[in-house]
Parts: sequence; structure tokens; C-alpha cells
Amino acid sequence: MRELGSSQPTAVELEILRILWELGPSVVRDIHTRLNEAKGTNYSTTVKMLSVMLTKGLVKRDESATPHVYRAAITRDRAAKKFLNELIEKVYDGSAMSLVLQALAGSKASKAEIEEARKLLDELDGKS
Amino acid sequence: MRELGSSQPTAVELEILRILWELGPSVVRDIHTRLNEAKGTNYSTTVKMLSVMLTKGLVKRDESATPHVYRAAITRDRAAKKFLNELIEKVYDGSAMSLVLQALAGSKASKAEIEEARKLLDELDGKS
DNA sequence: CGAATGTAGCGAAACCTTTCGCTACGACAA
DNA sequence: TTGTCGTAGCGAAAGGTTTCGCTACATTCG
Repeated sequence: MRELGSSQPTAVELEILRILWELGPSVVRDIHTRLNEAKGTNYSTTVKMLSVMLTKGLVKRDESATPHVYRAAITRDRAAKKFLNELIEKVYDGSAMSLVLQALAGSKASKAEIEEARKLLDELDGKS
Repeated sequence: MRELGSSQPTAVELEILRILWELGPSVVRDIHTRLNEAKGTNYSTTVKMLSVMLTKGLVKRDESATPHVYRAAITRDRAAKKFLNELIEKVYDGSAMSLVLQALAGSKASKAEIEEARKLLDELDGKS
């Protein structure tokens, strides 16, 4: 028995979560439209995936409405945070600050983000 | 057909990569000893996983030696970088500097790492 | 009211990952 | 040489994910 809410989203599951994060609470039809654009899969598949994800606790749904409305059970930020921590944990057993920053080095970052980052480093510095 | 070298390591595969990163080039017996400690699986399983990973290009092996010597086909740093970029790409479609730093905020970071991070930010700042 | 259309659900096929049993082979000791 | 032991490999079972066909039910339209 897998611990509730602890299951890692698989590839398609993550794709669906992304759609939900983008669109907000949605009906299957809308989710499917997006998924289909990307993968060309069947409506049934989308319904099934959502039902699987519901079982796993990755999404929630409002059955009072017809058609049912689905929403992600976890926010984008929380998910990213969780994935990242797992990544660091699994690949490095912990601290990997420099590597992560290296990875970010190639990415676009706004002045504001960089400023925010500096503040965060100052805080970290104080604590260590 | 999956593009060569592009396959994501699965759970067990990542576990094996970690062992290889830690031990360096190793014979199956040593890899198995570690894997077995963590999971209690059979020697055959370890051999098979390595052979699968060889096919996928995740590990390389020296067959001239007996027993064969396996090594990771990608460095820990490169792997982490790749995973992280994929993570950002998949969850955010791009820049997520602040979120990533938030996630790091809880982690242990040495003075040296923080210093390194500052330098990197300075570079980024210059470019933007 | 039907007929047509959209939605929900189930079970099973197809596919991938992980596991192992069995077999074969090479090295080494008796 | 023959038996024992460690290594390599194969095929198939077991388990998980992803796909879909088929069926049933609800809603809307004529």
C-alpha cells in the first residue's frame, strides 16, 4: 500500500497537472482538448487518467457539478518544491546549492529574481 | 524508438546510478551488495538492470576485464543539471529562479557554497 | 416522447519496469 | 578431469502505467 498523497506523478499525470495549473479547475472536455493537442490520445484515456489520479490523491473533483470539475490537489509551487527536494535528496543526499545554481546559470532570470535570490542568500548566511 | 541517451532513469536505475557515482567504476558484485542492502533484491535482478541500463546508454562497461566493470555514462553533476532543467521545463515552462531558491532555503549550505552562489548571481546580473 | 450527443466508468489490451529462475560458461581447487 | 563457485544472459512472470473499446447514463434537441 502506497502512502496517501506520496505518489510521484508519472509522465502523463504531470502533463495533466500542468494543464490544471494553467487552466485552473476544469471539466474533462477542456483537459482533454489540451492533452489531445499534445498527444493525440482518446477521450476515454483522459477520463481514465483523471480517475487514476483521483485514486492517488493527485487531483480532486467536484461531483456536484455536471460535468464534474477537476482541480489539482497540490499547487504548482508546492509540487516544484517537492520535486526539487526529492531530486536533491535522490541525486545528492542533500545539499547541492552550487550545482542547482549552476543549472540556473543558463536560464533567464529577471533583475527582481536575482535581487530576491541575494536576499535569500543573506538570510541563509546569517543562519549558517 | 526512443532517442539514444535521452531516456529518463527510472527509480531503480537512479538508485544504481547513485551507487556508481559513489563507488566509481564497479563490478556487479559490489553494486549488488549496495542495492541489496537497500532493497533486498536478487543478484540476477542487479545484473538484468545493468544490462537494461547498458542498452539505454545509462551506463557503460568494460568487458575486457573479468568480472565486467560498469561505470555511469553521465556524471552526477550533469545528471542533476539535466533533471533540474527538465523539472523547470515540465513544471514551469521556464524560469523559476525564485521558487528554486525558496526550496533551497530550508537546506543546509556551507559558507563556501553561499559564497559561490553570490558570485554566480553577480555573473547573472551582469548578463541580464 | 425518442434520437442524438456528451459524460462517466469498467475491464482488458498494450506497453514498460522490475523481478527472478534457469541455464551456460569460465576459473579455480581437489 | 571433474566438481564447485562466481559471473553473464535469457526469457518470462509480476507489477505498474497508459491506452482504448464498450456500455450505461444523463442531457439536450427535434
